[in-house]
Amino acid sequence: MAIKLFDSLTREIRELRKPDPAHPQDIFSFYNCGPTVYAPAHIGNFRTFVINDVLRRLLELEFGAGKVKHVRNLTDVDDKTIRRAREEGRPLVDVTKQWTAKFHADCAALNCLPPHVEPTATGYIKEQVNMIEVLMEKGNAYRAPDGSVYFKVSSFENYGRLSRVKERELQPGSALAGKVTAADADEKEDVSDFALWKSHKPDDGDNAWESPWGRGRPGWHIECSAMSKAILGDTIDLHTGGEDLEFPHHDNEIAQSECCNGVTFARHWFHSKHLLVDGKKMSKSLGNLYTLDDLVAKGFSPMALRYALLTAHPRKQLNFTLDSLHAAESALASLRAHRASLASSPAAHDTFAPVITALQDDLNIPGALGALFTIINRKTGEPDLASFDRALFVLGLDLTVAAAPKADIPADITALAEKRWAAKQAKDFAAADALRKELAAAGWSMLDSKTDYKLEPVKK
RNA sequence: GGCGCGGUAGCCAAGUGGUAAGGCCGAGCUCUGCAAAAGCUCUAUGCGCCGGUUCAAUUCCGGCCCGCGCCUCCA
Repeated sequence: MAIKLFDSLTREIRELRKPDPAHPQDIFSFYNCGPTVYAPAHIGNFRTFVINDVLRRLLELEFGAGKVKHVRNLTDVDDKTIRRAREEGRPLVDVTKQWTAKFHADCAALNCLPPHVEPTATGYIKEQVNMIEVLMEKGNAYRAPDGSVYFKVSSFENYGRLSRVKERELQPGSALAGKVTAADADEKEDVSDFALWKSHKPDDGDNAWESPWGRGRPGWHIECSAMSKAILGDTIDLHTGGEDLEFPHHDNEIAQSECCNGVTFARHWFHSKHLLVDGKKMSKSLGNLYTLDDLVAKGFSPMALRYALLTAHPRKQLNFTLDSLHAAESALASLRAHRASLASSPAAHDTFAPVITALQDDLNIPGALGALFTIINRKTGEPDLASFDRALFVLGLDLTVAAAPKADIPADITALAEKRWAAKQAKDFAAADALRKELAAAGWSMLDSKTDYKLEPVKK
């Protein structure tokens, strides 16, 4: 079976290239644009990373674990990281290290596999400079009077193919019209040109590197071109990211890389759609921007967030609500119960194969979840723990982690619970019920079993 | 203004030219002092509206209405 995936460039569903078995060194190269590390990532960022994690798991299942190379970069120098460091009066590396660690912790909580290589922009300055030098030599770039270097968009005939930029000329009514004026445009020959190298400005502080064009720092787009080339080669099999990166980031990458290397940059492009919260784009002003920690503080488990992020097709906007997390917790509980019922089953046929089949068909994750529950409900096929686990692994749903992080139970709550348990053992049910109500009023529910009980906070 | 996406049950969400997966919620039942869990059952003559093509359309075509995203450094 081949993996079929929508290609943002050709706008059709195409098969992904398979590594050639005749060449053992041939691997599938997969580059996923990563986060800028200056603040905690929000759940919209994680939608993209969770989707890419499922894709990576599927690729490894299909091609073999050693046949896929997954690269995801960290942008650790740009306007935002520098501004944050300046505001906090800290060295840039302190800020980026802090938020890199947080990003890794969140990814782990969401059960995302670490990429095989996670390069940073500051770790590849030399490669970026080299690339810019080639672009200068070839006439695709020029140095502005202030020492910045710009890519000359008019030098690349195919510029903007990914986003069809030629079909969207700047119109008077465009949101853009007012923006392309002052600061950025004055040094450029053309407003469409973009920075490859930014000359040092006072606000940059110590964050500058030497280059043939003077001290400065790389532009944003060049890092992905340079790191992708250095780690995966001139042509990669798959390049992914969020839909917002299609333009200008990925169109700029294509321009830089193809002008520099003279070959196709990426064989396949895939962009996931954004997440909305309560039907609107997330924004601080609307108060609907969530981080993982925000949701954990409300009593939800990271795995429930992962599940919720997977409930819509990657190429459709996902409307995230707190309700969807409740639904996710319930669905996960049901999967856990099912897994327990399979615990002793022998490995049989690949009962859950339809789950994988759905994923192979343009990464239809909701379809895969539907197939999963359909198989469970119909009890067709033999119980097959190995197959069930394989399906859950590809989706990255780890059922072994606790449903919700254990909350600290206050001593007075424990005392109430003990009292009720004693009353129940003494068959004083009136007292037991009264105590249950007291606990509920305090925000705790008591779950009895034959021999024991558990306390859980009532979900908000 | 340009480019693009979507409107399927209370909520979320797949899907197909031949008659609507699945999850959540809800209801009933079994079990259980109660509650929860677990199990079983039920829950869209209908897929934004209007036309068209067709033996047959939610699925194709056209128009309209509504919502959303992107449009220079935001996944």
